Amino acid sequence: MPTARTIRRSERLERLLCSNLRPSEDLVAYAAELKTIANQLADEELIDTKTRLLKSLANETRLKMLRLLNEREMCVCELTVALDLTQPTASHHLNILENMKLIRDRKEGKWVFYSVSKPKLVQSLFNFLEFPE
Amino acid sequence: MPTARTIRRSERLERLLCSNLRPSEDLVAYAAELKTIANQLADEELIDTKTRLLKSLANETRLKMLRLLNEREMCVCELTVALDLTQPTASHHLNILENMKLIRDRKEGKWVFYSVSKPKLVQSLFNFLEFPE
DNA sequence: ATTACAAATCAAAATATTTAAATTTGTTCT
DNA sequence: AGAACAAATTTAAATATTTTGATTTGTAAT
Repeated sequence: MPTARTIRRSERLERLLCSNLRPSEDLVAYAAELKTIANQLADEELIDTKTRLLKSLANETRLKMLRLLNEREMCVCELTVALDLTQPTASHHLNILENMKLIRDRKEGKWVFYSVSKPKLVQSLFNFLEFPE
Repeated sequence: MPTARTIRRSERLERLLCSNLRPSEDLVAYAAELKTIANQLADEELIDTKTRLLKSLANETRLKMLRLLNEREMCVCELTVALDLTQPTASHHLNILENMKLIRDRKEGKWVFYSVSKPKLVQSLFNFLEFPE
């Protein structure tokens, strides 16, 4: 059963087809076509993976951490000093990056050293970010 | 005046230096060095720009919109049908992408058509996202 | 000028993310 | 075993983002 908003959307799409801005076509067929394009371009699981990757990167602290760890491995206490963070905040962000497999950790006594685990992926990110405006 | 947490961080860093995990060095000098590395790698303004770009991309709906608009221009009502969105939700996300200059709009009568405004940047994003695990 | 209508904007609620104090875990000393 | 301590985890508060109903804006047709 179509909801009120589905109906509203269909009406709008129909009026678009009635204008000559789109090669006019059957409403139902055109709506189906639009959904098909969307599905072909973006399989739900892949979009979810990519969005989670981008979310893990879309934070100032985590971007700075990645840049630092791309230079050399550092332990949590070094990162807190370099970036002016409390220890739990540093751990929280490191955990997010590690969950996305962007960094890995190496334990040495009481210290935990983090480093970039996918240098090529990280380089690819930095290339994208350096892209000229 | 150093805060309690700054003191706590320094103490931890000092104990790291006392272990032999880092070439031992003066505490104050090492703390300054860490901050310098951080600053060199990430000028605040640039990091802010890049983080805002990543934030604008780190959303399922906006990623799908970019993929669709990368295929061809579409008006708001087409996007609402393709992605199953209400009209204000679609407008909201389009506004975020447009603010980051990732898309542009073209008005045609009552309709507003959106398209990718930086195809090379968008291609660079998709290349990064396609990066093999 | 009035009506119709696509899209933008506003306002408020729902949801998610970030932060840090307090506590716990696990390791290294003595 | 017990003390010291780096880092992880828990919890709660603060902040930011997302969503949608209601309203407004701007264009086109009558």
